[in-house]
Amino acid sequence: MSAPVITSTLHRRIGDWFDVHGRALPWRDPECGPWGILVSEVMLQQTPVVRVLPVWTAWMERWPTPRDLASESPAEVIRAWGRLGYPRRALRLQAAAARIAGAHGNEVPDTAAELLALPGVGTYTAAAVASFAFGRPEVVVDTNIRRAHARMVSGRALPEKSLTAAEMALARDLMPEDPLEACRWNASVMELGALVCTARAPRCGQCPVAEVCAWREAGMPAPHYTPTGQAWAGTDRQVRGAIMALLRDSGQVALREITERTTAAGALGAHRPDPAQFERCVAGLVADGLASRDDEGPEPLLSLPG
DNA sequence: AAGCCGGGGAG
DNA sequence: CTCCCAGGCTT
Repeated sequence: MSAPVITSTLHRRIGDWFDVHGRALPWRDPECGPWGILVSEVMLQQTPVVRVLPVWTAWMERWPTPRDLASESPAEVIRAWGRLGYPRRALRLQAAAARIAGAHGNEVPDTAAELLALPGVGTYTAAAVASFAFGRPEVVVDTNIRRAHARMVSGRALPEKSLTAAEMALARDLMPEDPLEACRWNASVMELGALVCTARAPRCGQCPVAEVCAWREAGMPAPHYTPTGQAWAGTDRQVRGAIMALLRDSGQVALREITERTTAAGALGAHRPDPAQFERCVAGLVADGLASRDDEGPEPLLSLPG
């Protein structure tokens, strides 16, 4: 599958490009420890770099070690997560911090297998932290790398809809043998996908491997399928997000006022959820630990947990 | 394998 | 307006 001559060319060209054009992100700073890298990877799950940057900086200043985060109240953690989205990630990160503080002596574990056992850490994040924080030659495959591989090697516009065993095998074949080079390769291809080999309008004029790109060689054929985007307007995700925005802002709201206040805030656009949807979303948020319901007082209240 | 889970900026 | 972003978890 992999021709050694070709892969070494890719390694050299993309690696050299990265040394010049790679962004100086704070979690790439040599002084950023494993904890900062883990925090960044969780925040970056489905969230663009530019939005993570300010939240990560404040987060690390406030909770410089796992134990610091573990001892914080969930309400503060959720507030600090802000508008990054998927706030369950914040709770999982805190749960991971608690396990690190308790079972790992407050030190982020240095193997992919141990990392994978942490809440909120899947295949990608475990490999990324092991590689970027500890120099382990794990096969890192994210959406950027998948797209870059699909184009420059497989000659397709997009990777498969979901990560396949063939993609993982290809990624493994493309890895440099030297561990240090393998880690640099992981970061380089990811950055290439983020800055040059982008989903929408790839900047092939700036690409260090445009001359050997299989996709360009094939005439840049269109995707072999049409991506189906996730619905948003009117979904539970939108309603849940509107309720969480309300809780972050006010800390506590009367259940009776949620409909009016989310609507008034304009968070739902033209959507007018029925009472059943609000009830379902509130119950879901409580079940997820993102909100707590108090039925003790004169009227039911919803608040941030703990 | 498929569905669920936020939010916002770019095109 | 649609699309996409350093995915993970549940069923």
